[in-house]
Amino acid sequence: MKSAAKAQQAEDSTDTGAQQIRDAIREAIVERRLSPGTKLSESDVGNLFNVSRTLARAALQALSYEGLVSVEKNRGAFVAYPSPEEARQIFSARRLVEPGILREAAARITPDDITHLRQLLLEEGRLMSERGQTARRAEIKASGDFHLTLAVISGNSIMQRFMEELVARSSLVIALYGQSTASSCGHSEHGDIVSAIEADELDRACQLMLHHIAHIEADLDLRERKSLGLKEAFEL
Amino acid sequence: MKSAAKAQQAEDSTDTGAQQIRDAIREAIVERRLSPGTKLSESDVGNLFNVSRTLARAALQALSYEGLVSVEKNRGAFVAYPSPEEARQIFSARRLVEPGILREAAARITPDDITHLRQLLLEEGRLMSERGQTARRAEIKASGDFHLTLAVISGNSIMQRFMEELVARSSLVIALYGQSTASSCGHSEHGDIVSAIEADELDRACQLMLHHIAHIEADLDLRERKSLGLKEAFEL
DNA sequence: GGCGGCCAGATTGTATACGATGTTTTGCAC
DNA sequence: GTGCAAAACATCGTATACAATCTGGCCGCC
Repeated sequence: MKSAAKAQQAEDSTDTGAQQIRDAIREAIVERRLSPGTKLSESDVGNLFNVSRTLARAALQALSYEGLVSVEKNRGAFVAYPSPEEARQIFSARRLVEPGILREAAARITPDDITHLRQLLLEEGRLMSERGQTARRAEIKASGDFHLTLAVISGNSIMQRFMEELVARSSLVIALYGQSTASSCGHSEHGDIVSAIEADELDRACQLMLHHIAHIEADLDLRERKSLGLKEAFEL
Repeated sequence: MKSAAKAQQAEDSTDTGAQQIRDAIREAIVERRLSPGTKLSESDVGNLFNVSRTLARAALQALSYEGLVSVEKNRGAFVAYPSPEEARQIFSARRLVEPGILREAAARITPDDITHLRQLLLEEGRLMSERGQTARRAEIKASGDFHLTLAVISGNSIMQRFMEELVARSSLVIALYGQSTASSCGHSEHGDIVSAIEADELDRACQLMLHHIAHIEADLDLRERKSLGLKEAFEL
């Protein structure tokens, strides 16, 4: 039972209440219920979660550090609106670290982990064939989770956190500049990578990963989409 | 005294006041004026910088996110005390990203950059031959600045921030587990790397970088230096 | 004498209050 | 109607206040 992909939930280090809010907003951003540029005023966020501005502020600050929201002095916080240059840097960083993470993960991977990955792929594929906003959002999340899970398996919590940030910001970039409506990742490519890992063909797996990232990047163009502002994003 | 208040610059990214405090504390940690495990109570920090707990808290939170301080719920903030496992992860991450950064940097490097790097090395060497706490601290900082500067040259601000975190945390690790008293980095190795870059021998530069990191790591004694957690202390 | 509970001090967690700084709107002159 | 200025508004920046929680010591009870 030493699946490396299990220790995820140990987070506690910072505050109490702010954490929840931060995670909720981050999830909303990653799933694209919150679009880039959406204003996140401290009061509004506080009211939404029934906490004071203090906690809302702390959450927004944390997200700002992750690059998911940008706070402008005396003006407010907004869901980050990555510039094309930032987008380039994000994917450059991913090309730089993901092969390395992949190698580390491959070195420590267990059968349990592979099972877990395959399960993720299955889920991803299922969501991909469905219709509707909800399925689409879940698919986006699942797609990112694949990359994230590799980082978890690598056993390096620092790289894991870093990948979390990169995946989240990628989602933002894709929301802004992605052309093909559907997924943030070619689904089949994920499967190919797992297969390559299973076959112990590390170099090929890395190549596949690089191609995969390149494919995502190739789907980008400079365009803009409409937001669905904060209130609609959270109420049921 | 506000000896720490030196930079009157108009920082912008996050808040106003908290930024200064965060930077001041971070610098103190990196230069090892603050030892791992030192308690940083919000009130004390606030008093030191003549601000309220609100700002002190924000600064500590930010540092917590960088992994330089660990805050324990309802107990307070402490200068991080990296475990051997964390130390391994930090250097593993460095091995993973620094060659990549090096390659990117080499691709974009300008003669000015090389001059800058050489100047850094000179300064580093000068400090190395001096005696005294102040020189030692400056040397530590300069040594880290070399790696950081490479990240700056790479032009990727995300990797730059990441390296900032890794270098800072490395300093903590070295403070805890380093054996050879002196520097955090073999100075000559830095020079060799620059030379290799200048000679366009990229692969060799990467190899040198890896060896360099390995050397730093080899100087560590990843055994406990102080308390080892009470449970581990009595079982085994 | 040892042990458990209770009270006091300290420290963090969260909320609210007030001042500072932009942004928008209004009103007036031209 | 247009343009500028000043006030009203909204929002953030920081400080302070109060509640919750932890720590450590004191005291009575066994």
